Amino acid sequence: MILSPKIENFVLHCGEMGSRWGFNRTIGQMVGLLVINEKPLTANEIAEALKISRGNVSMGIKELQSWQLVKVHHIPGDRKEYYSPNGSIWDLANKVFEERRKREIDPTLTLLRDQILNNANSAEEKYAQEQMQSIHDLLETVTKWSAELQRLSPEQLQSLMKLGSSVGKVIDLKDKLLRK
Amino acid sequence: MILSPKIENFVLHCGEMGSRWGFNRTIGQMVGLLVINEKPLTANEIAEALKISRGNVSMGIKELQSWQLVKVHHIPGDRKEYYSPNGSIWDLANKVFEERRKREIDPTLTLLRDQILNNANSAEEKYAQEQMQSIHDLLETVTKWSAELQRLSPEQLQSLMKLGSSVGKVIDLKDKLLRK
DNA sequence: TTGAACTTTCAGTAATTATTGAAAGTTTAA
DNA sequence: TTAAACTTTCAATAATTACTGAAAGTTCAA
Repeated sequence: MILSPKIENFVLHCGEMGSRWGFNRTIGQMVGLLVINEKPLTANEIAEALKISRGNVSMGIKELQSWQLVKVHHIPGDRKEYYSPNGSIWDLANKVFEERRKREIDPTLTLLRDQILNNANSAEEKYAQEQMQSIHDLLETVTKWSAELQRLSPEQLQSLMKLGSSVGKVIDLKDKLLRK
Repeated sequence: MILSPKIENFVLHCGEMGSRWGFNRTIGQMVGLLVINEKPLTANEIAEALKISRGNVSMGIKELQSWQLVKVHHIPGDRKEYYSPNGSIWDLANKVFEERRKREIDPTLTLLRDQILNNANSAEEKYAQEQMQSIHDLLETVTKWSAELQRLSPEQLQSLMKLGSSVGKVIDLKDKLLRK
């Protein structure tokens, strides 16, 4: 499997971005490769295209499955596994977003809930407690909000995002209504 | 400078989360330490509290300044620099969010804009082109939306987030109004 | 059951990233 | 100016993370 320069360019870029998106270079490349190819690919094709070992592909696929980003196909009479992205670009982005929330926010929320239950026994600890409470409240708001967004249909979400600057007006309006 | 167990616990947790938030363990600890302490700290105090070298603190501070997360104070008659968080918890979260958007989305958006201008010269490339267009559109929507959110006051943002499940209704309402 | 065709695992190693600490740089008071 | 009190830099090294490839595991047709 050989990549056209244009496609290779994109795949390499995904590799460079990989670690920023939450995985590593190779896994970034794998996502790029799967997304850019219409046909599902075998592990050997991936290894060949990215010039990495077969074992590395296996580990990468495992990781991507833990993010729910790939799905496996089987072709009758063929023992190989064929991999493709698990859903549309939109779905993938959503899954990455959700998984990252779990990894980046949930553990801290858990810790803070525990810490806040303890009493402060010095002025220092009192301030610390307050700060932890603020962080807790922020993270909880974000978590709830993110759950709400997940519940919206892609169309509603697009619609909300495209509200653009008028979103401020909508909020002000809602506030005014509530205040009555 | 010695940390109480409760505070140490929090600081160590920040360290563990550091790399998930976009920096490394030490820098995560530094943020935790600065946030949890009411008084601004000197580089030496930070080094002592976290048991790391003075040079490492210097580099960490530099990195945190590039994220705009710390500010420097001076006390008359004292040559040392005192560091504290650059704003409220809310402000810090915002800055991290914004900086990550710059690092995680902007470079890809730039690449995709370029790639989309080229013509596809095979069926494969045509599909690739379409996928790149989808990713581009998604990232552009997210970028614009994030810019809108940045423009809101913290109060408005809180208000929007607390809209919760009713946000769906607001959107539907807005869609209906527009359709007329 | 065998063995061919595949996948996974994991110990060893390579590559990358973070840290130290000594030296160089900067600032200010005298 | 000097030197004390600080900060920054960076080469060497430590720590972490990723990758390879051989061996073990799995599945299935015959």
